[in-house]
Amino acid sequence: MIAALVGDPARSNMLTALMTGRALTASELTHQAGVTPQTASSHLSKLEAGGLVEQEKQGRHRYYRLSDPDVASVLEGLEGLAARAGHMRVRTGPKDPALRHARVCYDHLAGDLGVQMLDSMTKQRLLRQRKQDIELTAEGERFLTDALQISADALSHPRRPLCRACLDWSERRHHLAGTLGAALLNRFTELKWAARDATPGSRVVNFTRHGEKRFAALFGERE
Amino acid sequence: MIAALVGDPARSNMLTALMTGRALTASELTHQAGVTPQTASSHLSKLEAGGLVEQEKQGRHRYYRLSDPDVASVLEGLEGLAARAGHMRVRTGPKDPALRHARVCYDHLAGDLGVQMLDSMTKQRLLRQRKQDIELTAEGERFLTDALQISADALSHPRRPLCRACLDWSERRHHLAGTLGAALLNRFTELKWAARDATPGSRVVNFTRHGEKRFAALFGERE
DNA sequence: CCAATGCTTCGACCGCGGTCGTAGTATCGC
DNA sequence: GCGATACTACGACCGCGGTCGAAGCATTGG
Repeated sequence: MIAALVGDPARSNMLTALMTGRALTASELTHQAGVTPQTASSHLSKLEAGGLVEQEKQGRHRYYRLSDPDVASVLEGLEGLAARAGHMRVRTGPKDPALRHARVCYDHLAGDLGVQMLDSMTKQRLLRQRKQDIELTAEGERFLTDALQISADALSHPRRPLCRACLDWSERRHHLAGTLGAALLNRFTELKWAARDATPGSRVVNFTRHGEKRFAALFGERE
Repeated sequence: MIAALVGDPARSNMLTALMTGRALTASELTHQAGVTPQTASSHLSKLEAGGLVEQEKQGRHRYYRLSDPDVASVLEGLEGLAARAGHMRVRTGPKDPALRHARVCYDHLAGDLGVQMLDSMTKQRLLRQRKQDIELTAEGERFLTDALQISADALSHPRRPLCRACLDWSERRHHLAGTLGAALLNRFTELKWAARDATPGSRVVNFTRHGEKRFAALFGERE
């Protein structure tokens, strides 16, 4: 009984929060639902069992997203029906300052620019992205050598993949992790395009004006 | 919370039964839901309050239908989601013999031919049908006089409307009632196009071969 | 290695809502 | 008018499922 899953207020709140298309952690969904973590966990496993959401482990976090655009459209339809009957719902706003723009995620670039980079590389066919797995194309290897003097051979690691899709905290979309992701951020700092913020616990990455320009030249949005 | 309405098994069964687009009586929906009439009545009023179904009184029956094609499509979508998760549902079959073809409803024609007649008359702009209300057009008045020697003036009645939409039991769509509906059936019998079945309690109306042909000439399906 | 964080599992509580029995209203057939 | 049928209204029961506390497991960071 799928509708019963959506029918519960707590679960409905969670699903509504996920309607943005972003992935949210269990904690955030807990907050959205206004219940304790135990209760939220129960709800989330039910939603997952019902095929409405999917889970992605990320360290000690668990990110949830709607498992399908179709799910979103059905939920949209239900909200439409509710609208005529006189009900309504609210939306939650955004969050933080400008570390959404660029920051480190472990050792690689995250934030707006991180997501933008992965998107651009995929669009330029430097990477081939199949669901969770990402692989470097021959074209991509050439690009790395020519534009950034990065040798793909040197990036092989016994226990760590070359490329990996990593869920972005602020954008709630994937950015590039793995040894390649780390190498890219490292190269950016070497080239003085960017540097980690000086303040102690900060994850912010500050791009220089020159760096931002060069980055845009390689990974900027094209139409 | 619309989804909660759909979430209950009894209500879900009712809604599924209504997915055919036909209107069903409270009793039939009761049977579909597998609960007592009291329970079913409660469910139906909730569904109506939620704007999912509409009610139409018909003598001592109450016919329910989905209030909107949109409702049907949302339900369809929910069933689609359920299908992937491994669930499924069944369908109920048709019902009776050939009195679905033509029978009396009080004093007017019902069944397949009754519905067909109203459809055809509306399509020919002899009637103007606005939701529940039906009115005879000038063109319709002419048609009645010319083709069937029926004078619309003679049909006015102090307490009964000339035209009325009546919900068809077998087709679950409207057919034509009111003094006009009665006059038409009466004229058909006068013309020996049709006659009520001889067997005592029967509601069947038997059309002669000739009558069926003439009827089709006036109200047959055109593309 | 230890403490902290993020999340899940288990178990118990409890209230909402579905259920039905009884009773009441409306309509039809006679 | 009468009884029968179709349905609704009220009230009480009770079980399912949402809820949270306590405890457990996994991961991170030091």
